[in-house]
Amino acid sequence: MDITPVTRSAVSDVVFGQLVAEILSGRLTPGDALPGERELAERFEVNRHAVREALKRVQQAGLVRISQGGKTRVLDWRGHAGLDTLSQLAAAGALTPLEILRDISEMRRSVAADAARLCAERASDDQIGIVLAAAQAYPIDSSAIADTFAPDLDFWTAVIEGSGNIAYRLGLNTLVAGFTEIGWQTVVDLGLGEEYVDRDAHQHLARLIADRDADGAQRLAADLLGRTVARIAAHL
Amino acid sequence: MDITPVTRSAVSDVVFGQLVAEILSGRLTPGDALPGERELAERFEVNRHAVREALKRVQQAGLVRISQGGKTRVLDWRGHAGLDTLSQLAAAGALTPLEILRDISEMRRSVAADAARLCAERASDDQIGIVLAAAQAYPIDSSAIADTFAPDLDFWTAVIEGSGNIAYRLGLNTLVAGFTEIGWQTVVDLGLGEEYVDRDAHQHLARLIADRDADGAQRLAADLLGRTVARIAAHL
DNA sequence: TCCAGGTAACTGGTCCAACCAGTTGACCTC
DNA sequence: GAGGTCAACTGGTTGGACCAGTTACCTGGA
Repeated sequence: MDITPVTRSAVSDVVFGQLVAEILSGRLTPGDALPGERELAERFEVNRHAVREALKRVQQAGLVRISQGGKTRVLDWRGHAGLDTLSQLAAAGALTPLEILRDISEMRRSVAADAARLCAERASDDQIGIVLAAAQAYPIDSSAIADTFAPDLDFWTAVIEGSGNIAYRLGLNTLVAGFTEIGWQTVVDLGLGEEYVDRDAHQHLARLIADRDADGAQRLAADLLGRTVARIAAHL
Repeated sequence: MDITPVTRSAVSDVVFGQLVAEILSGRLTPGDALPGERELAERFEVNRHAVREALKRVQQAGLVRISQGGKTRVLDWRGHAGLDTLSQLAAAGALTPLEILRDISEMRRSVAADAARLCAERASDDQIGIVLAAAQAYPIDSSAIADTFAPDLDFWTAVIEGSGNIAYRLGLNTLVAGFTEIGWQTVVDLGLGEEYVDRDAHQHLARLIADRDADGAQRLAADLLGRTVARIAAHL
């Protein structure tokens, strides 16, 4: 049997999720006015406070504009939502998992390639050491693809830390969150795991970075991650 | 005189801002337990609901882990916060505005360059038309640099829309938000406006995209935005 | 007829107070 | 000392009241 920890989600989380889904799915279009908090509370059969907590978060996500006295109106999420909304897009079904997967991998490609370049240019010796160690920790056997996700993430985290770019660091977190939302299983099912088992390529990349070969590191990183992009594109 | 609309910020927003600042500034370190909601409410001199609304948002930002029955603990924001937290970093003073500006412009460079390539490869004719129009709308005179931000944003938004990558689209929103948080004035003061007045380069880029010259578009975009990166780096 | 002004009925914002539901640790028993 | 028990925390949820803006309608005077 496959026992999973019980997840009891808070009421406001459920309300939040439903509101976000309504907006991202297009059932609520920009400019639409949401029902009042009191009515929402009645319809969701929860207390108004829970609705308020949820609405505040929807606002923070950039999906609605709340104004005291006036009605809460839906915003155009393409123009107002932040990258963190990416992981909600899959859940809301606004895009297919494959589309989101492609976009994530494309962004990962350009960001990680640039991070590899920057890492080679300006990482401290300590940071380079971590990159080399992460490359060493890369698994050798290709049998259990799912188990290579963690080492792979460690490796790229080290590279991005070495780049010293905090936007890349935070962006990585967001992309991973979106990736997780889709589920690793989908990735495995699509046979997209090849990149994760190319231990030689990652070790080579680490060596290029350690040698301060910025151009070479960027090229190799772009090539390495580009394979995944191409493989996903083939499925679309 | 310079009249500014009165901004009345909600109580929970203030609490949210203070909590985020405490964490991002490092005054609260990962693993630390926050005071209980009741105590926070007492110290902020607000109702507990306001504290709860704020805490829920801090959790959504990935800065704390809330668990019923247990205490709310601070997370390592470098490893858990999403890109949307970027704009808070400036306000919290965790990094200098110049550092954040550099990181934003670096990310913009690699994302926009890739978007230019993708746009040339797969944008629809309608989308290409919008890019060309946005390039046409680029201002000619270089006197009022601040007025060129909007057309510049329109241009790159068109390019990214043409790329069809939703992650890039949302990422742009987040980067612009971070940029706005720092303030355009800082940018102008640093003399970083040159890129925004290079009308010829943007028109050239639009033409390359329209001609479906993916490599050329990527190169020019990277070069164009790379100038700003270099100019900021010179200040560090 | 038209429009300025007021007003009533909304909207979201804040607060108080109570109770439910998990977690933790001290304490008591065996 | 090992184990179980329970009280005292923690966050989660609810109800209701009231404050504070916005909106639309309605009225009375020009």
